[in-house]
Amino acid sequence: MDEGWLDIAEVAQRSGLAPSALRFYEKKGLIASAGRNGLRRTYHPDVLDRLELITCARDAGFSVAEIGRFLVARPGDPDLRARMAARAGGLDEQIGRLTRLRDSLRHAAVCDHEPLVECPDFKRALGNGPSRPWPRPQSP
Amino acid sequence: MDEGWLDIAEVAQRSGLAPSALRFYEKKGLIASAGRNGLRRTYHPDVLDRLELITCARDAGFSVAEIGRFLVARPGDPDLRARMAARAGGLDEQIGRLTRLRDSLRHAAVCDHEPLVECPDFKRALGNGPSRPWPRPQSP
DNA sequence: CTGCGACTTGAAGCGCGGTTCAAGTCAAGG
DNA sequence: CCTTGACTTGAACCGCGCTTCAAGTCGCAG
Repeated sequence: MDEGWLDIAEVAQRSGLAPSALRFYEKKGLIASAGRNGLRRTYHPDVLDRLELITCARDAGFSVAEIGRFLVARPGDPDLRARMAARAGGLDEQIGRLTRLRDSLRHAAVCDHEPLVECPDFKRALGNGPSRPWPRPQSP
Repeated sequence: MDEGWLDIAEVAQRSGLAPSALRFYEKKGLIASAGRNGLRRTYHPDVLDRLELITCARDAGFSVAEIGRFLVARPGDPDLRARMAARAGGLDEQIGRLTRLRDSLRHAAVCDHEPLVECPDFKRALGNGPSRPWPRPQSP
């Protein structure tokens, strides 16, 4: 009847994730299958958006467990909100560092300094961030 | 005589890394101790800069092995240069995604939508990037 | 000389994020 | 009905990035 459902192979292909990863995320509560056709998982197309979000967050360094917590977030959870805000701040710093690293790397790719890592331009680009030696996030 | 050398504990403290991590990096060729005082490693202060670079690259998602390759880079290695340039491009995309994620997260921290992840503002912020569904880097 | 304690080593262990495997189940096609 | 083959499961396994451990070695204070 309804042709709107996706099976796991299709979700895998469209999301770029392995089927095993999808089952893994399901077990961890990050996604849910809409139902079953026999034994087979059946997905609502919206799961693709969710997977995109998940992948994005993973790339940003969030753990699967933490993403799980965010995904069930409801407005009345001040703790979670605080953590989100903190994370946003952390992302800000990370973006800054990545930007500097990118610039250094771009330079390195065309620089002729002997050991590349000793190039002053390269080092300067890395060093010009927050003057403190970084508040390392460590384990959340 | 020379007071310029640091011992492992001092490097650990100043860099924010565990001594075990420093030995690990040394084993992997990312850093070198300047010499020994008896059995004990003795570090040149420059190692701190290098560690900062290493930490930065790690945060950016580079593997220890890859950082090792970059650290011994010499100008006459076109393959490596190409990889560096490619990585710089990858970082660019990552920076974009992180920026969007940060904005979404900031919004989420003050948004009143019922399941927070369903907030249209939140989703819009995430979705407005490159229209393609992302070229996933996979394993380098 | 005798602790003491901070270092040394290699090997083993751990948590994370999946992947792979063996064995089983189901739906559809012939 | 019987095969095929894509799915299902739980459990085992993997690579990475360290950390921890056991056992040993050194420098220095007393």
